[in-house]
Amino acid sequence: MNDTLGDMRRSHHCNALGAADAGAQVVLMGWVQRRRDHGGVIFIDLRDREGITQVVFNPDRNAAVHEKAHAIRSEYVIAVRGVVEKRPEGMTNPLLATGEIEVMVSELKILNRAQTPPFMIEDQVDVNENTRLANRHIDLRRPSLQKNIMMRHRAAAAARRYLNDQGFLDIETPFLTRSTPEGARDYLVPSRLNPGSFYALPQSPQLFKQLLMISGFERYYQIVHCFRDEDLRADRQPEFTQIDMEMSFVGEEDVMAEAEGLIAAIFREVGRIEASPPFARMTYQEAMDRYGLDRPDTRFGLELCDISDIVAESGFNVFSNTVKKGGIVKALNARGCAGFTRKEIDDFTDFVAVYRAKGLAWIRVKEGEWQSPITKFFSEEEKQAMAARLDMQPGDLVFFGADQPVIVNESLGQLRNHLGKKLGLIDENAYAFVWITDFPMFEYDETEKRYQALHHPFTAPAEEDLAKLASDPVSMRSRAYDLVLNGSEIGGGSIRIHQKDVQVRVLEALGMDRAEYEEKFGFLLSALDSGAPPHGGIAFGFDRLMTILCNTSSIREVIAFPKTQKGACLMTAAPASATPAQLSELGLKVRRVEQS
RNA sequence: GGGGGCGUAGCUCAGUUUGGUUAGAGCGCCGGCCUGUCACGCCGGAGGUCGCGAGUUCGAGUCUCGUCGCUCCCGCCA
Repeated sequence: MNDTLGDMRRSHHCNALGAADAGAQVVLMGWVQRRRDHGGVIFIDLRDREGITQVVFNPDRNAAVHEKAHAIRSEYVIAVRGVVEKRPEGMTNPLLATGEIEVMVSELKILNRAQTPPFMIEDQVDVNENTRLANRHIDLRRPSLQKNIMMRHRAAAAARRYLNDQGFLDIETPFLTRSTPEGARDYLVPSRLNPGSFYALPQSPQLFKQLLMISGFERYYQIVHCFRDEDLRADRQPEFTQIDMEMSFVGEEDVMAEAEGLIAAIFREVGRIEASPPFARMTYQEAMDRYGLDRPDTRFGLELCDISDIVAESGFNVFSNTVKKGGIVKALNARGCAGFTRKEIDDFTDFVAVYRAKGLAWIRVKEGEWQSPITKFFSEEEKQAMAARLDMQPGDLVFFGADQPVIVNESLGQLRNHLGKKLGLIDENAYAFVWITDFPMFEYDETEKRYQALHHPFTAPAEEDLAKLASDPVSMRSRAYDLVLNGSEIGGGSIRIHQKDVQVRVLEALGMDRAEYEEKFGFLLSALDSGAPPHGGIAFGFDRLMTILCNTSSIREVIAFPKTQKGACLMTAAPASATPAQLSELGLKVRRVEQS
């Protein structure tokens, strides 16, 4: 039963044959998608990665082979030799690329049997993700996943081709490296040869690619795995892939131009849509002002509007007190939404509460009057100013957020995206790119009572802001840039610090003393002092980019073997406990093991 | 660390609100019949630790508590 290939070798894939091939002797190999046994003639839909071809076993044409075909079941792996025949009149299948023909089988080899699959190899059945991930090798046979994974390959190939042509060198960097402070939690790997010491898996090859610039390679790239031990999301995996690049003797414009060329090359390859650089630009400040988020979805309007100045002295204490305490009041005019029910508005209040907004004020604009619990608190003057600035027309529904800027911007920005979807304002076929520039260099961390780098500590400050390092770090801008596509951050980078003294001053601003930065970044500082060229780069989240290009909602649909939200691999049951012998070799002791 | 959703046949789900006979359906699977189907058709059949564990009760898929897993989100992710 378990035939070997013998002298059979595949002549065509299962989507290759058409009417023009009629009469040809062919050999096809693949998996049995479906068997239709009519008692006499047996039809089999044979599937390989390229498509499906119907093969036919006819007792009148070859009784022995027809007999053998009775044993075939779903997902058996078979090889067939036969003649391509045009299907009889009226028997063609227009839904199949190969629907004009079929292969009349003269020789059958059953290469392997298969258990009945736990779910059907079809796109339309939606299966529990548990079951899918536990049987990922079967899940991956489904056409949609095959398509995603193959598109991912083509995108990666296009990226490599483009970067190779632009003079970038593909250079590998280590996975077993050193834990760096700041940023995400590291995955640690114990060192057997140095008990008690640990490697860290890289969050990104950041410092290595800078060192490669200092070494004189001038242009580097790598499609590389990165690791971050943080909680997962629909768009976040513990290990993920970056298209990472770095260039010497460049400024922002040079990196952004190469990045645009790269993205355009990828889009051209996957044939999705033309991405035509140069992409739009927006400063961080403008993005926050107009959209509330540093990753604005610019496919639709519905922009936020600051009205703090109008309501600063108003009788509505929620607004005026917020402004007095340094907060802001922003509004969002949902055009024509006055018809929303009280229940719907309450749902929006719940929606923004998730982002720590304490409430959501609103005004329904009716002909000649405002319907709202807060209207009575405003003076005529204030109302007129609001109406003018927000262009309030009858039929509009205006939402207000009042709180500290981070909360107002985040909650109203998310509400804006939510409304954009709910109201159908988003053109699903549009690809809206925008560069976000002029990020702040630092932000103040209230819990840790110190400054933190918004991007990372190796990002160069804007040269004209360097003087503020000691006096007013929060007002400094950095030379960082993010590329945003349809409201999703797909890449980010910066011009790096290439002078030791500047790097030292930045590390000091982050609260490190000399002993600490020498211990943690001594190698970098020494390298910067050895003839470091001005350099900068960018990294793209390849999985996220593919999620958008494949038009799917989960990053797991573009990764062959993804992990669950708790970082488990349901196929291999990783992570798993280590044996006492392994632990002992590593000099480790597990403090407590629960469960059984 | 926190909040929401889900877990019943191989798969998708109904049944849970209001506890009560032997837990159902579709698909799939197995067997039989069938020579032109392509979601083939017809007939018959098998298949269940209702995620797991306690508790309440004469009686639990259904109520209570705990727990595990998957998922979405907040925090986190320079």
